[in-house]
Amino acid sequence: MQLRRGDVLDGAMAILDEYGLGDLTMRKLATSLGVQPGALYWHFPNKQTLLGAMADRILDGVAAPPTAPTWDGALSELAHRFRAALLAHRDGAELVAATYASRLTTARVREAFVAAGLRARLSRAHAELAGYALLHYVLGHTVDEQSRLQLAELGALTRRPVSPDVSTETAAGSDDDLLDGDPAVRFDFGLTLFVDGIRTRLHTGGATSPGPNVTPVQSN
Amino acid sequence: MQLRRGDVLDGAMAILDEYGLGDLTMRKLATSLGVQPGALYWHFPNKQTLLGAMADRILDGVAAPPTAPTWDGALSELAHRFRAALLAHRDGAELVAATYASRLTTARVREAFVAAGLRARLSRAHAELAGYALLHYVLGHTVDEQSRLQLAELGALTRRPVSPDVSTETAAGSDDDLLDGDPAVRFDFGLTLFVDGIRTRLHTGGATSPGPNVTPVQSN
DNA sequence: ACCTGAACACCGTTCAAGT
DNA sequence: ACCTGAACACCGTTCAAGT
Repeated sequence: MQLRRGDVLDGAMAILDEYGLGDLTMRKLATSLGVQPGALYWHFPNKQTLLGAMADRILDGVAAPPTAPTWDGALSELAHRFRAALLAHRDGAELVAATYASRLTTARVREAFVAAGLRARLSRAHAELAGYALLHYVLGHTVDEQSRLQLAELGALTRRPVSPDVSTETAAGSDDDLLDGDPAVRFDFGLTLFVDGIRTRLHTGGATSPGPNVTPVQSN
Repeated sequence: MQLRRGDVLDGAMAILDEYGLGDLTMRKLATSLGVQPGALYWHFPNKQTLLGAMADRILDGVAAPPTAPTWDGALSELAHRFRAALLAHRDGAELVAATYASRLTTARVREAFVAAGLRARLSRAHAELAGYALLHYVLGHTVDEQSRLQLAELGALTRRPVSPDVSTETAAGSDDDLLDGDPAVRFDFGLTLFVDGIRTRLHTGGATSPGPNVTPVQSN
């Protein structure tokens, strides 16, 4: 039974889900597949490429056409789908963020955002920029959400070993409870700011910096 | 002449600026300081802590009170200061993002955002969430901006070895020119979406989530 | 075509022992 | 108090040679 490229990918995803990105090494992956480390390099030229393929798999389907009838609904649907895909695998957000520079992966997701922006009758240029901004927001939020989640799980097991590498505690302490609140609420709030910002852009006709392409239209 | 904690930090920043985060190893740092690798562990318990200290240094001063007279001016000033600080060092954004989970670093910056939100007369809860969202946006944007910049520099030297780890080219290709446009413009656009979103929030009085909060209002 | 064996050139971290 | 010497337990990647 020969090793196929897909088997390597499956094995890598399994290690990711069970042990996390930090424990995903080529050597451990090889061992789990019952093969020598060098064998992997016949299927993938290097680790970075393998990680890219994993990111692609994680984001598979995220960019499918949204079903929501309104542009803002579509935008929200895509953003939620994106976040859910990242959260569906251990360190999923971190992996996608790390592999993001060599995208192709995220390009399709951004294009889906752009399409929704065009539906709102944003100019192509503005839709591009909005998609870009939205992508960054969702990714940034979710990386943070997931890392807090995993810190919390770790803390729940070992009783307050929080921030083991920091001597002085965060000076804040007062309002942390809010950040410990439902991450979905935090996510939605930021999303709403974006959507409302886009709506404003439509009504004012783009009064601000990025050029004078106007055409005001209501949001339908 | 004994090694001080500050000397280690200085040496680390020097390596970062000259060779990048990937080449910043404890062993190289030790060599550059004329010392054995083990010596570093008297000053810093581990590499992660050292990276955290570097992030703190990079962000030093970013959270200082903004001088702008209006809340939106203050928000914009802080965001620009944040971005500038990240761009001031090679891989600065990546470092801060990587070290972000064990923050304290970014906590102060977020608090500055929150203060500006309060000046806008957002509720404390909303100001917190807005600060949080803004932080993620700026960080996400700047990590991307900086990584593209460095890819471009690399490409300029070696004639089109772009995306060396990817076989099929990105399907897009059509509108890439926009993303190659002035990053400052892209940054400002996303920022404007946020600020306009906050303004909307003020005028509607906080009817949350993507509900039916329409009330078209012109922007100040 | 696909994999093994074995090496190369590294890592971060620890810790007895020195001064 | 601060550092050396030397090791431990790893990495990703390469490549002749096997089948």
